Order: sequence, then structure tokens, then C-alpha cells
Amino acid sequence: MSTFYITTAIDYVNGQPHLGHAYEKVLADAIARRHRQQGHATYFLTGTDEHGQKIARAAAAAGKAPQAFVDEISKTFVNAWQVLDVKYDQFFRTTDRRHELAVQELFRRLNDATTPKTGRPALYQDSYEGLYCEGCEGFKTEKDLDEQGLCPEHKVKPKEIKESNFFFRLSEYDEALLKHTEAHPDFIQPDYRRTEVVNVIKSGLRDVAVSRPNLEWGIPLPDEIEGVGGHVVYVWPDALLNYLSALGWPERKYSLWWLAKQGEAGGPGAARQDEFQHLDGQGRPGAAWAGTREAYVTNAFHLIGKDISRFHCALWPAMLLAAGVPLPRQVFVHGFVNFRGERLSKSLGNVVDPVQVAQQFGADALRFFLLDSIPTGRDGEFSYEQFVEHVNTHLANKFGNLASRTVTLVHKYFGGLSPAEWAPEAFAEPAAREGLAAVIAAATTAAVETPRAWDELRLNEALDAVWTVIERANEFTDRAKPWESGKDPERRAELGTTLSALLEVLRLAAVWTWPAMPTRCEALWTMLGQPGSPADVRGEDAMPRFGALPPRPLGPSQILFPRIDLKQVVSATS
RNA sequence: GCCAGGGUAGCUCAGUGGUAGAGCAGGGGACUCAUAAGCCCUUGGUCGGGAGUUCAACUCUCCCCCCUGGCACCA
Repeated sequence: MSTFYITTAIDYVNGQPHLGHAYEKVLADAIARRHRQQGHATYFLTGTDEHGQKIARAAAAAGKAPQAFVDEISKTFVNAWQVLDVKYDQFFRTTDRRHELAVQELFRRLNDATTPKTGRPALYQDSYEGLYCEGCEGFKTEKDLDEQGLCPEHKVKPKEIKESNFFFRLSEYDEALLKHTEAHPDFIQPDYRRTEVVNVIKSGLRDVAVSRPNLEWGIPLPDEIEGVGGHVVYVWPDALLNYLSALGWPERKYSLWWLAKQGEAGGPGAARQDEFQHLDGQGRPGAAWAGTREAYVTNAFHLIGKDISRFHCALWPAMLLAAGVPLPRQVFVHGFVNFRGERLSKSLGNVVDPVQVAQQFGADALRFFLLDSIPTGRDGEFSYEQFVEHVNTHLANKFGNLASRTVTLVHKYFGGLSPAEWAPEAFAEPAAREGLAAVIAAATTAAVETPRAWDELRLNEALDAVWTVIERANEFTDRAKPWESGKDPERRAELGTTLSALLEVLRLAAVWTWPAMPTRCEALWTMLGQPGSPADVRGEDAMPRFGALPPRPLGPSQILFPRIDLKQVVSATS
């Protein structure tokens, strides 16, 4: 059995969750559910990023202690993911005490490490003199500013600061990173994102400041590091490490999820040995380890937005190399969800409240829209018009309606017991016979294409393949006309075959789309009288079995996906 | 300026040499099991512009224009 460790970016708690946050979590949840459905041991991590000057200021402005403030905002994220049926295994917060200890251990390791290129210390102290925008929590150069010398994003004049910082010598990890991306072409996906990152690395990486002096709301550097006077960890090392600290790193138990697939050569047992054999007696990495050997690749999968790809594809693996931790298997970069052509930002963030949409129209409707209408990895577009049209067409009219009409007919003509008849040759009409053949052909194709598309993270194509089957099934229904054959006792075999085929299409659709729409697919499962849950259907049971299913009493016909009236949306959002 | 990807029906997009496709939207029709859904038929495009290769180009080559993303630079 293989294992799968999936993470999302952790969200900065400086505002309410918006549709962009929701998209990433829904995408991760669907991928995680797909793995669980296949029987893989799966661990899904998400959470919130809670340190920083900006948070401290926002808390002060709200008249609250920072911890109380982040507790409150963090809860809104937890609540949002609950509403959206995002079923994570852990919701991690960077204010967790375990995280603080882990970050400090990371700094001890960085402090001991040397770069693969020149053997110089990976961590060094230097003074920085320049401009700093408090809004961005970032350092600025003159060229980053607009004509008036203001930060273009926050429209404020950056402060001139002079301070001593610790720097991570990222500039000397370029060769190691390029070597790794070359040896592991899947490390950064989609391909064009890898190309971008490789270009960034080739054009030269700059060392990054990893600490700030005299800040309150952050993790203090460990005492052992000399010359530390009130330094706290700065942004990225703090945020990125959550992927490890949430698993218990630096304790060994982290390897359960971070390291290899069970049962594979070099699986967890071997991997653990392999990873720790370079440690000295104090559990520190050997200084020369980083970059000197083939980096061990783990089974960790990071899902992130395109805005933070360089931190995950360059800084993060470089820090792991320095700390002597095996690298994640893949970073998958997804796009943004635009609203009427504009990026969702803080100012636009309130335009679409994912929680409100999910509560009003169903989490599965929103999940389906995001996963089906956005080609995975690319940017997408949300508008209420598109949402309503897409959901009505695909879910209400095609999928839901097929379920309603089929189950109703089974109740009407077979007393609610799914028919066992299977006689494809019984159809007098060639059109009906061909229609059935088209249904079976589409299902056979989808049985191959849907799992492949799920595996390759083309979720929209996985769903499209299922909808092809649903469309063939609706066509077949109109050709076979079960409402006519139902009135003629001599056409009983034909009627039974028709409904049996349609029920099988619905069963397959419930299984194949469950990771995207768990709640509604489970409702359909009940309607079909199937035992258990589509969550657990895999292998042969997830393949087409036309004419080979035992009769079962069906549940009552119900409306799975109500049609949405655009007017409702308008009144709800105005 | 450099790198990558695009510009095909009102909208979103598929289509790597042989007389232009899908879905949605629009129009018409037959039916009625069903969520007035579904089904059948249908309007609609000088395939960004120009030149070239070829018997033949949306598809190959060159030039230009525009868009998106990334990087760099100037102010």
C-alpha cells in the first residue's frame, strides 16, 4: 500500500478566507479523497500562517492580543473548510508550540551547515541598510517603488532601516537545485512552471534574510546561535517549515508520512536509516552532506499558488538540503481564480464569499464548478452567471435529472427493485441498440481515461470523461423510450435492460466523481440502493459491469442538484 | 529586452497538410419518464495580419501586431 502526504499553502490570517483560498483547498481535498478512495494511506495537511508584524499591528488596531486575534481569524478558515467539506487530517497553525521548537531546530541545523558550492556557512550575519515596507513586510529597492517613492501596493513610503540580519546563502544552492530538477522532471509541475523556475535559478539567486531583530510577534532564534539579540524568524523559514513540523519533525515520527512509499525498495524502514546515518552524535546533520549526494525523494506533495512558486521550488528545497532533510516529491503550482477578469485580491476578496455560496447552493456545486470549469493548473474565471449556467447544465439538467428519471422509472415499473434483465439484443429499434452500444463504449473509455486523468492531475478532464457517459445515457434514454416499453408487457426484457444500463452509468458516475462531490455522490449511492459508500469503491468494483449487478431495492428518487435561479443569486449578493 | 504560452463561431475552448469542430448561448421541432430538465434538427467563423514552401496550410517556415504569465532593465 502506498502512502501520500499532501499539503496546501497555509493562509495568512490577515483577512477572511476568499474564493482563491477555497479553490486551493478544494483541489487538495479532491486529490486527497481520490487517493483515499484508491486505498492509499493519505495524510492531508492545511492550516494558517500567523506570525508577522502585520498581524501584530492588526491585532493592536483591533485592541486584541496577537494570539487572541489569530485564534479568531484562524477559526474562520477552519469553519470555511468545514462548510466546503474539505476533510483534512490536521489543521496546523504556526503559533503551535511544536512549530516553534521545530523552527529553532531548523536554525540550529542551518547554522551548522555549509553550502555545497563553496563550503561556506549556509547561515551568516550581515547588516542590511535600505528600505522596508511594513505593508508588504518586505525589503524594497528604489526600483520597486512608484514615481512618488511609495510602495506600489500599499501606497505608503517605505521606512529606511539599518539592521543586522541573518541571511541564508541561497545563492550557492543554484547548482544543487538545477541538478535536482533535472534528475526529477516532475519536481515542479506543470511543465511550464518548471521552466520558469529553472530560468529564475539560472539567472542567479540572491541570499535571503531569514531573521529580523526587535520584532515581537514571531519565533525567537535559538539561544545557541551567537550574536542573537532578540532576533525572530522572518516569514518564509517560519511558514515553510509547517510541512515538516506538523508531522513532528525533527522527531523521527515525521518520516512516517514524509518519507517513501511503503513496500517500495528503500521504503520507510530503509529511508529512515538512510536519512539519519549522516547525523552526528547530537542528531545534527553532517556539515558536508548537503548537495553532495543524490537528494532522496520523498512522497510529499505540495499544492501551492503561482505567486509563491519560487519560495517552494527554490528556497524550500535549498533549506531542506542544508538541513539534511530529503526533498518532497512534487510541488504542483495551480493558477488563480479571477472574478470578471480581475484577480481576487483583498479589495476584491469580498465579492465572492465561498462560504456563502456553498451554504446557499451546496458545497458540491461550488466544488464541481471550481474543479470542472478550471483546467487544473491554469487560471480560472468565476462569475455568478458562469457558476449558475455551469451548475444547472452539468449537475441539475444532465447528471441529477438522469438520476431522477431513471430511479423514478425503476420505482414505477419494477417496484423499486433494480432490474436483473440484460438483453441488449432485445431492442427492436436500431437507434436504441446503437444508443446502448454508445453508452457502453463511453463507459469503457471513461474507465481508462478518468483514473488516468485523476492520476495526472487533470481533474477537469477526468470529470469531462464522466460527463460524456452521462450525455450518452441521456441520449440512449430518449431512444429506448422506457416509458413506452414499460407499458408493453412483451417488452419487459428491453425495459429492464434499459434501466439496468442507466443504473450502472449512475453507479459509475457516483464512484468516479465522488472525490469532487462527496456529499451528493453519497446521496446518489443511497438512492441507487448500493451498499457502503462510493468512498470505498475501487479496483474491479470501480469498473463497468453492465448486466452483471445483482438486484437491489432502490431508495426514493430525489433531486440531487436543484436548479439555481440567477435571480436568487442576485438577491443574495446585492 | 529575454523566456514560455496563446490569438479558431456571441462566450469557453479542441483541432500539427487534404473541402472548419465541441460545449454553452441563439432559432425551430417531436415527445413527456424526469429538476419546463432531456432528445432531434439548425443559424453562426475571410481559423490575429502579411509573405513563403506545397498539388493542397488553421496545421510547416519567415516577418509583423495583440494578449497572458515569468524574468530582467529604465524612470
